[in-house]
Amino acid sequence: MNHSELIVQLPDGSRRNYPNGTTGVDVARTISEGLARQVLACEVNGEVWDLNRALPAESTFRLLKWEDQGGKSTFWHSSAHLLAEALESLYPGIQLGIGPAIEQGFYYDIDFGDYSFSSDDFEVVEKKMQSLAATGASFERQEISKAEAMAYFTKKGDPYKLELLEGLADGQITFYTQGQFTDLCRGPHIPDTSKIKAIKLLNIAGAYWRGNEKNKQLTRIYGVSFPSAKDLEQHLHLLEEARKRDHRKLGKELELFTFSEKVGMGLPLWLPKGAMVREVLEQFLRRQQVRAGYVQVVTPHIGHKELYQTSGHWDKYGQDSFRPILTPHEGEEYLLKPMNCPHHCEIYKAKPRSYKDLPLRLAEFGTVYRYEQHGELHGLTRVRGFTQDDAHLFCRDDQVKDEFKKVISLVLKVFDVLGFEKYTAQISLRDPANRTKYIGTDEAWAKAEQAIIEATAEMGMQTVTVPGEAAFYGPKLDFMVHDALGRSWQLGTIQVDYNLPERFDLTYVGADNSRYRPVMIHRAPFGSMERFVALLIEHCAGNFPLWLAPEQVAILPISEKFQDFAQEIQSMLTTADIRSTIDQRDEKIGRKIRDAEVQKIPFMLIIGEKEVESRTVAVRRHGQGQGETLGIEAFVALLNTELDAVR
RNA sequence: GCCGUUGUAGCUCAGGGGUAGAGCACUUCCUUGGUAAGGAAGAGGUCGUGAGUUCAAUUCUCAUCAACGGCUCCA
Repeated sequence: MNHSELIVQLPDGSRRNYPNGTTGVDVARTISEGLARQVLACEVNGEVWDLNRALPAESTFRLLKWEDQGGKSTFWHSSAHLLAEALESLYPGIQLGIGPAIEQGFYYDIDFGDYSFSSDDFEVVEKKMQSLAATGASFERQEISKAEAMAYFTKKGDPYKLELLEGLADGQITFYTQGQFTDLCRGPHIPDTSKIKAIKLLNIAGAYWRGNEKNKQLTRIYGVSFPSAKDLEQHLHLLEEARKRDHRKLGKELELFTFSEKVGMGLPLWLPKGAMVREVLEQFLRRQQVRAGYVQVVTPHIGHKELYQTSGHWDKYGQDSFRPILTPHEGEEYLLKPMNCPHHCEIYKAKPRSYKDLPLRLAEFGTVYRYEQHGELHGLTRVRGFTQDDAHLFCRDDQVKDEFKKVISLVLKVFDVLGFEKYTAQISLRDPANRTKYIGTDEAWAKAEQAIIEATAEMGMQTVTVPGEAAFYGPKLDFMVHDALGRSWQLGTIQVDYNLPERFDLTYVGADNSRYRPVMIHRAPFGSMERFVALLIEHCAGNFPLWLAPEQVAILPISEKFQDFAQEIQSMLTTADIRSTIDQRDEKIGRKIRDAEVQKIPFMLIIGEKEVESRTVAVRRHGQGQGETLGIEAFVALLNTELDAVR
């Protein structure tokens, strides 16, 4: 190889030689001018680079456009710098925190000092950003020594940047400058600001500096930007569509659940239709669990404080729980149960257990109450009273992995039937830097973590591992799902626990007649009925599949003359375990159909003179317009075919 | 808990220092209508709650409660 040349390998495998000093955009230009105009960044040996940075001697190379995740995030990161530049020119003296790209846009954390920045200020900032973008200032990368960097921000008076600098090693510090604005930044950035054509600031929030609530709270400004106004329009349209799926909105419209200030915040009231959905889900899971060898138990809503002292929950969460309930005369302390497991441990202890009894799988739809900070409450996804589809599997050491795998299968089955195709399986481990947060021995933790890692590997699952997310008594496998607005929630969870059996002194008698300690697996495929229903509503946009729909069939007589036949049909449907309502209102058929459509009822049966005469029903499926006319038996058979799939 | 926004009829929302309005829903009447909103009349609110300023507060101030967007937390 000539010393004045460098080699890049393109994604198609071809290798090209270029003169030294060639940049990413130069490479793009040799492919096509149009491409060079579109491209936002490049990937060099797996790292995202600036387009105007000289390439290394040898690299695998890929151009990143808007369609590439790396391109988008570079674009948004640069937009964050543009936001900072605009803010600095409009509000001199502000101090800057950090400003990264996020999944759907970017933000910048700002210390505005005494000024209270509000969304009223968005317009002027957006305008400023647009005019700055139009200047087409290029993003200039500059490697700088730590001392120089410190001097710069000391002079500028930005304590946050100085704090960030302290954590960085000399020799790895870079500045980026566009126009009048210079920021400490690792990069990369798009070539220049002119590519940012459409900008929208979305909302504003408080955010603790470095995510620590002991630190000062900065003002976080969220925004999105796009290479064209059309893209922005489309994005805003999608956001609008997502808001229509919001379970809080649909819950109200479809009369599924409500809240009452008088009952208390975070305490959902299930209306008849919502309760029906929940009920059907419970029946479904119960059936699955019976097949999988679970037995059902029932435990009370309160338990003696000592129970939770034994389990460790009182020490860990006692201060952040509802206060104990006192008996009137004796002053004994009872807690609203925040967990079912201690109760289930006592059921285990109700009699001596043999190794032949294990695994023992105790299941309960157990309602628990937890004090959640009021700023945390959120529709049905974060509440203070909720029902877990809980079960605790007590098993021998040698059964743990197998049981764990069976639970995974159950969870996957549930997700499959309910259509949750997109989920993340997250292995939540102990935070090695903060062991005081947890109870139990290192050996127990190691065994538990090992069991989860092996079980998921043997199932061939794609997982992500997140240290620090474990429960205080054990590691977990969590199934995370996104809501309509892109927020991630935990649904199913499976946890291996060597600690509670120890604390409750659970034992079983082995084949050798000596005593052994069982292992517990906590698991909840739905997680909580509340959260699961919430995500389910958003997932299907309120269009429940037939088996879950609270009202499966709307019987719509064309006039009151056909009431009798309507009732006859309804009683036949009821006999066949199909849920139906008759719209008896003094309204025209068009109106009845519209209302049934809006209520997202899967089937409508229109009955008039023709149907009465031939003893048939005119079937109309939700969202599909006029359908065929069937005999009643044929209609019931049609429904049953569909319902059998989940029976 | 923290930062910001919001709070008017069952729902969605308009209004604004002189004690309130629309559409939908609801009730009654007319209409008996064939595949996404038939017509008319009526009823419904101490403008989240408490205090302050004012001759006068739903409107302005403060506090408080709740909801919303985030942050922190999440057994």
